[in-house]
Amino acid sequence: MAKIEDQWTTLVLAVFRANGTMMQWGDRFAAPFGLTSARWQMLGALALSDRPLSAPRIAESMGVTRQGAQKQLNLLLDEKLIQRLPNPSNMRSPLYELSSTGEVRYRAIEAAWKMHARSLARQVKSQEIGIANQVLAHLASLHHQDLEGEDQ
Amino acid sequence: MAKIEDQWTTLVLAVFRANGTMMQWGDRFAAPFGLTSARWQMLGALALSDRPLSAPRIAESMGVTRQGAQKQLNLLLDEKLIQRLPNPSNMRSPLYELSSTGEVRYRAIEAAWKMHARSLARQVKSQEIGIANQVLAHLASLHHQDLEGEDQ
DNA sequence: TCACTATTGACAACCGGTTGCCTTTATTGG
DNA sequence: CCAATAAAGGCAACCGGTTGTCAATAGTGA
Repeated sequence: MAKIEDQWTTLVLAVFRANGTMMQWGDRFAAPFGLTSARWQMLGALALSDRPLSAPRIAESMGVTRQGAQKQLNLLLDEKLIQRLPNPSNMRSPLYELSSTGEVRYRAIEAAWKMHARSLARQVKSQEIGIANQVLAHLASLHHQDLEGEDQ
Repeated sequence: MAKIEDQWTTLVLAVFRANGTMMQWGDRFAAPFGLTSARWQMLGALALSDRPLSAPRIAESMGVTRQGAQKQLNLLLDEKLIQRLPNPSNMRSPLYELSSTGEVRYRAIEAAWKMHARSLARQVKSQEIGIANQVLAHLASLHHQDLEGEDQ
């Protein structure tokens, strides 16, 4: 890997490829639980929050658009995996939380994932994952800044 | 970051987020060149190959499905950025290469990207990018194996 | 040679995300 | 208090990818 800028090119392509692979893998992993990658991720966002969230808040925390998050939320509602709560501070914008079915479902897939993650952990040094995390966060934040400046 | 398996969870989420950010950023970056992230990437695959490739080969090299690659190829053909060549070894499956317009277009965006990448290079240690690349490649390859075993 | 299988392209449906537009409700400043 | 603005939901169109199916061509092994 001669030129430094080529390393970045490689990194971006690696991100694209890893994303594709993980989505595909995630869909298969989640299928036995009646979930897809996207729904799993959305349940995770709700499960990890300490309190119910409104759709725009969830979108923000996941780094997707309001409409994108809403789409999944509506689907998860249809499947009774999440439920609405009245929002005391905004009548029009309900809060969302896992239903009891959703909690059971999420805990099951979470347990399975943790087992898998532990087996991954044996194959790559913890320190290196940490560095990869830092670099990716840096990559996203550098380019996210660019976007903020332009839009709206 | 206490548990080792949580690091992997973070990494996967970081990949998803970086992917979203980079696609969005790439679309804006490529727009002045009359390209999108996807078309840019596809032109790149052709430009970097030492010889014309058939659609299934391109798909393979990019890690997407045959149909997905074909879709973009057909669009790039419509825009006259690439051209077909008869494939001596398979009558039904033409080879694709950049047209002269496509070459000019690609060289222009490539030059702009390299400038950007050099400015990124000043912000993260080369060694760390290398580690991130390794980890991501490892992540993708571990899960890609899983997929291979199952499908077809 | 000829049947069987693999490869390929075309087409359509779907998935998850985006953008854009419109309407409704909250919020805020004068 | 009320007008202007911001926040939120709903809807539709699109983008880039997937899967699945079909028909046609290549490649193959008996």
